[in-house]
Amino acid sequence: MIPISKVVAGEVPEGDEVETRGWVWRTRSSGGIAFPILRDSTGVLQVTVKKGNLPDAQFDDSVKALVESSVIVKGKAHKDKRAPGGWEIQATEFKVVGFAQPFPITKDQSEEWLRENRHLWIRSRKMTAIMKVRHTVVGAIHQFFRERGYYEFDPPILQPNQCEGGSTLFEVKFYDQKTYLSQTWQLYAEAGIFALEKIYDMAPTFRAEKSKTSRHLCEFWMAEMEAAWMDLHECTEVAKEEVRFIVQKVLESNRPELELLGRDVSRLDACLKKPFPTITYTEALELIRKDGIELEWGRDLRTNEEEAIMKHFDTPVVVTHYPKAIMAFYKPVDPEAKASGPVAKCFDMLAPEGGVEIVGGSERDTSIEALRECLERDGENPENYQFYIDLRLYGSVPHSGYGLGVERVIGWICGLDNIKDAIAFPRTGTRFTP
RNA sequence: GCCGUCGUAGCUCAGUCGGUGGAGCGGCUGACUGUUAAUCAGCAGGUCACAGGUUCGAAUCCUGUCGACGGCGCCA
Repeated sequence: MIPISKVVAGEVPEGDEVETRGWVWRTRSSGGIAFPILRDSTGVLQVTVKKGNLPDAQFDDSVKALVESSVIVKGKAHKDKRAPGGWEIQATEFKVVGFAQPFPITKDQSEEWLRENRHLWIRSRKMTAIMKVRHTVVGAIHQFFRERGYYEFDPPILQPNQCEGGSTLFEVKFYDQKTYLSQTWQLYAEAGIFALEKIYDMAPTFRAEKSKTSRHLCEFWMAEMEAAWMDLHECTEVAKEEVRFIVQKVLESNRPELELLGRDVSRLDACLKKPFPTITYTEALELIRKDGIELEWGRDLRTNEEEAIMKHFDTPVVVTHYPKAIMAFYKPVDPEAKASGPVAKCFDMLAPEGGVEIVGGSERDTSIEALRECLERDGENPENYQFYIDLRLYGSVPHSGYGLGVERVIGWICGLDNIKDAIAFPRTGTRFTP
């Protein structure tokens, strides 16, 4: 049994007998000859079935087998210009393992219908290619951190508190109490660094945002890191290095997939050749002011501004020092920064070609006073964060961390117009099926 | 939460001024021994999202409801 890609790549000598298996991808027939094209996880290959070369019943089956029927084929590998891909198998045996019902996905497909039939649509060449890239991205993230001495540290998924703002929690019954699905591992990571110092993880993250955009999921995978003794600058450099590493691994492993997806690979190649710049929030505002986009100092960058910023760059860019007032409670003020108001030791990384936020991180505040004050500002009861505050009482150290949106990175690398295609079964504000 | 678009055959859509619901694809039957989304002939397939209203008559006009999709806000 050999994979289809080997035949298509010409690795099987002309005329050799091969056996392969897969699913019918396209099918045509003309009297005594049929051309089912088979698909497996490695590629697609035309099978030529001629009446007379095999039992009549098998020939009839090859004509009748609808798209997605599963089959096992024996025959000779043959180089032929008329075959899509240049190679085909001339069948001497054609066994249908499972006849398919008419496949619901035909040539006219709406986005909605494909999502409704996601369990079938993931068989498509497009989705298969994306899932292969995803495999590389996830593997690269593990490799990156492990090679640099980080320990994998897994947080609980059921968590009692919020971290990123109140209204976006998924509530879960916990026997006769309430708990919530994780929005971030961060509070637990900050506990973990006192044991392991440098840690990372990749875990599902849940945000009950009613977002209907091309870059939001309510269940997504976040790859996070946290390190003791690390300041903001070091942290941004790790993030840049990580993103660079991921892109490099994908370019090493997945060029055929990127081409199938129609991705302009040269743009990814290009961004590896330069350093990723770091600018401040204040500098970013000045940059886009020249383009005629005014944003009052103190307001958060929105989609519009982020797109405008990224028109100036062809690599990912780190933006640091956002106004403290609009940042989460754990991001500390930078007393040395020069800006129109207090700014935090925090950063986002924006991806080129659209300006999607792919990374967000910061130094973490070690001042109990400041934490209490900000929690109260956000309408939170500091009593609920006692364990987090405890961490500042027993040998506190400066530390930093960030989270990387796995699907957003995949979306950027693959050039997807919607993040929902970066995950096999997307969950959004309106969909949790199939 | 706000704004917008759309619900007609299994899928993608057309349906004029309110007058007996159409096409392409897919499926089925048949023809065809080199097709490239094959081609050709025929057949089947409908609660026009739902509820109410106007009218002799509603897919079409009005009101409401539901659903989907997209954009914004928020974020990774």
